[in-house]
Amino acid sequence: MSASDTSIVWFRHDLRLADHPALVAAAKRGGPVIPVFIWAPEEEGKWAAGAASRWWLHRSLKSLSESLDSLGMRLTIRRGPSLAAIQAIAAETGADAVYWNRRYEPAIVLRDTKIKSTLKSGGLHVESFNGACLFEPSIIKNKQGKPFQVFSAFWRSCLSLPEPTTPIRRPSKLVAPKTWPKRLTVEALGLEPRVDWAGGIREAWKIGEAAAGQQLKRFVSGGAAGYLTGRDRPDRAGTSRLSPYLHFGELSPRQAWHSVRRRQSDMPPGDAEDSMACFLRELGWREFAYHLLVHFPHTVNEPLRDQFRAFPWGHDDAALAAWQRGQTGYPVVDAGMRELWTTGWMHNRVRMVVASFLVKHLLVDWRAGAAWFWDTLVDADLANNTLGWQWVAGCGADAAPYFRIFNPILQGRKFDPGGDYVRKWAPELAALPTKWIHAPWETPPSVLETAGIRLGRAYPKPIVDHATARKRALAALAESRQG
DNA sequence: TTTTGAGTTGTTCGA
DNA sequence: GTCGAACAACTCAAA
Repeated sequence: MSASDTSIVWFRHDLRLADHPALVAAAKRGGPVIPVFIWAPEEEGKWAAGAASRWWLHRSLKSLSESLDSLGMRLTIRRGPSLAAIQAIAAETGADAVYWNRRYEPAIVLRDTKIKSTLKSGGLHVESFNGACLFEPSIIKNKQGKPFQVFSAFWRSCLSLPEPTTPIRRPSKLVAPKTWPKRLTVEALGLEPRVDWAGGIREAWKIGEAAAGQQLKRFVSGGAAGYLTGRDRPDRAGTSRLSPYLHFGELSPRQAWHSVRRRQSDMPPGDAEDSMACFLRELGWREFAYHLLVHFPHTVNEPLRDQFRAFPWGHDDAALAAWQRGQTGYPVVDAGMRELWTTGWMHNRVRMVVASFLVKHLLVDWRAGAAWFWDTLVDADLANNTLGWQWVAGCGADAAPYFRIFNPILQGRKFDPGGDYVRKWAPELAALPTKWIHAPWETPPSVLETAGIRLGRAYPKPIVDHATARKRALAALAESRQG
């Protein structure tokens, strides 16, 4: 060990102090700790944080910074390139060790590998940790030693391993250096939009580690018991709403896992206990997404199934724009797209419906949808986004069979039976009786008149006919198989 | 190596 | 209105 024993902790997608292996490792050395964040979007390539993510990141950094301040510490914020920034901070502070928790996005893995070897050959001690997954993605293999491509088998294999370790507490003591290195303010990174479009997001979310913990607590003591069926209802608050916290690492999956497990063990067998298992399985899907991202990194841009490379995706810009703005004429689809635009989030059930509509009814390339989600979701996560879109499009791992095409009318009636979700996000339809709320174009003229709605004016007519679009999608698949 | 069973979230059609 | 089968064929995972 060198004379300095000062450590740099490089914060990335782990903007928390509890259950933070890298921070704990640095604290354990007993010497000064320099917490660092580096803004380097150019190193993320095409998948640099979108507008909604940057908005969230701004607040998350403020929150982390305040938490560190209250411990007598400082968050040292710099701009990239990351390697140069770390080298500079090490030189300024005399730090001899650098710790971080791993990320798994392909561009980041390449970058971090290079940074690690360069720092090591410069004489620094460098160590990385798993702070983002329940099971390290690279260790899960099938009996042939290959990565799984089917969820059930993957998850069975994970569950046969020792249970994820319990979360570690935040370090009780962190030592500050004698002098702090120069740093930028969060504001200087320019993450916030120049025009304030984020009012709806601001109202919908509280940001930071404390808020993440409160949301977890609220979910575990409340909605989790009804998760099995409640999670499918966009008109109710039945989902966990933990996704953005998990993405930015304000919450670790281990914290969520053990919090739910503790509650589950208190319960008699039955619906509530099944609901807990159902939620844990959803955490499993997140694990599967990271597993696929690590083993099939090309899938962020290309279909996993080769035969889909030839699929005749259309490039209908008008249709894409109508979808993005929530003007397709299908109420559930439009409600979802507007919820997304307003709050930076969309209910999971509705994500499937809108994605299926874009890819199958409109035949637009799934990558256009993935890009829109990437820019507008506060929980945009490369692993989850890639898996989700390829699943819907039918070109990914364990994908929905292509002939499985969501019917937006039936989905609406089934999962938003009272029409409350539609009325909330498409208020121009609010006066429609529930019977017609999911298919306004079928509404008798007299009913439309009473409700004061003129189709094609106040609310658009459907941009495609469901039955026609469905047949077209099936035909496109058949054709691409022959060709 | 070959075989066998299985595979998140649906829809439509005909009885 | 309800029910079961068909929808296509393929690939994965394990025996």
